[in-house]
Amino acid sequence: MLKKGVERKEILRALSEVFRAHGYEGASLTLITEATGLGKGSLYHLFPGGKEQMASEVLAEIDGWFELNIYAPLRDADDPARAIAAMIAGVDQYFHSGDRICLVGLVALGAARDTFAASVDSYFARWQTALAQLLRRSGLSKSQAQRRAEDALLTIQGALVLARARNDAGIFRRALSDLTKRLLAPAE
Amino acid sequence: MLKKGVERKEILRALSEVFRAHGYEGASLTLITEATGLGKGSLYHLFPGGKEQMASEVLAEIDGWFELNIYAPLRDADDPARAIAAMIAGVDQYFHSGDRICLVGLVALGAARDTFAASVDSYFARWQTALAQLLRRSGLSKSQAQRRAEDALLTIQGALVLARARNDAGIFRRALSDLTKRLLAPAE
DNA sequence: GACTCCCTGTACCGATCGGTACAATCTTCT
DNA sequence: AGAAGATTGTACCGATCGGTACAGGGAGTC
Repeated sequence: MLKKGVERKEILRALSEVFRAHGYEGASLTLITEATGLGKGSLYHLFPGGKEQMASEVLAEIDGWFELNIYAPLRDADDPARAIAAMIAGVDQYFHSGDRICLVGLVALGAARDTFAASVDSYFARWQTALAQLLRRSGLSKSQAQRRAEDALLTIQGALVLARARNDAGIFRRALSDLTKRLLAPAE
Repeated sequence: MLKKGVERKEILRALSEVFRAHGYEGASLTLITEATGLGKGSLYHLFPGGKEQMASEVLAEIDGWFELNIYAPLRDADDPARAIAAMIAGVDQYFHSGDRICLVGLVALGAARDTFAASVDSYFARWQTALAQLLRRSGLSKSQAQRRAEDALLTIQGALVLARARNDAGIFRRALSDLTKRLLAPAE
């Protein structure tokens, strides 16, 4: 009861897995009650805004994780090579080496995209900016840094899609490995 | 009435747009009747297998398009540079320069993935094989060709996701342009 | 022990889900 | 014209959807 914050985090984690597995519209209240172990009463007490609030809080939670573990380190880094390696390691960990899907990408593809457009855009925009600024510090031009950061995000998303489609997590690991090299390559 | 084949193709095109816009589970029969202009009676007469048959025929239709316009030209090509340019042009056209989503990728991410796993896997597998064999003929080693083809598919998927997420079709065009260069680059 | 107040399980809501049944209609062929 | 078959709209099915109402349980406080 005192551990309210903790509990809510755990609930959000369960919610994120349901949304990941079934998408926003596919995650029915039944599935949600099963995954969280909470009845409808509790669910709507905790999230008066219903499914939409649940999803939006899950997205915020994800955003927070990336802010803390990916974007901020990227911004504060001195050594580009180390920072990039750390980012890749973080990404690999978060996505369970390709076994886990990107919920933000999934939402972006679905019909619920418009509802969460702002969160989705901000997630990628801040990532790209943080990475581009790091690359710029490593000697790339502004446009090259932008472009290369864009390439990094898109590679990660594509690798997740393809790994899932072909049921081969190796695709994700290879893509991350290649991406590391590409990000560290000297300016063209 | 004689134009049965044609009509069915038009219906499948309408169906594909609904599935693209709402995903497999999100495409309700109501949406489908609206998009196709067909009542339930006609729909279930044409597709006794229901939604699953509709989706599976749509996937087959997509597969057929790629087989004809992408895979086969790739297999038959003599000039790798021209073949790759043609593939990129075909992809750009098919995805409306990033405004259209890849239904196969969308299905792969959703809960319906398992139902259509074979179609999804075959779509990507045959594409990768056709492209890798072309790259091999252009002088790359077997593993390099495989890897580069994988990179191409994943780049296209990632570009579609990111373009949609950020509502910026430019991402897709830039990715295709970069990809062309990367595919044509000499062996590393 | 009584009083709060937060929390939760359950019953229920109207709407919609995918799918079926079937009579009416429309073509086609003779 | 009339029989036969293909095609269609409509009413309907049980199940499930997201969401609400609310009575009762549980933990603190006095």
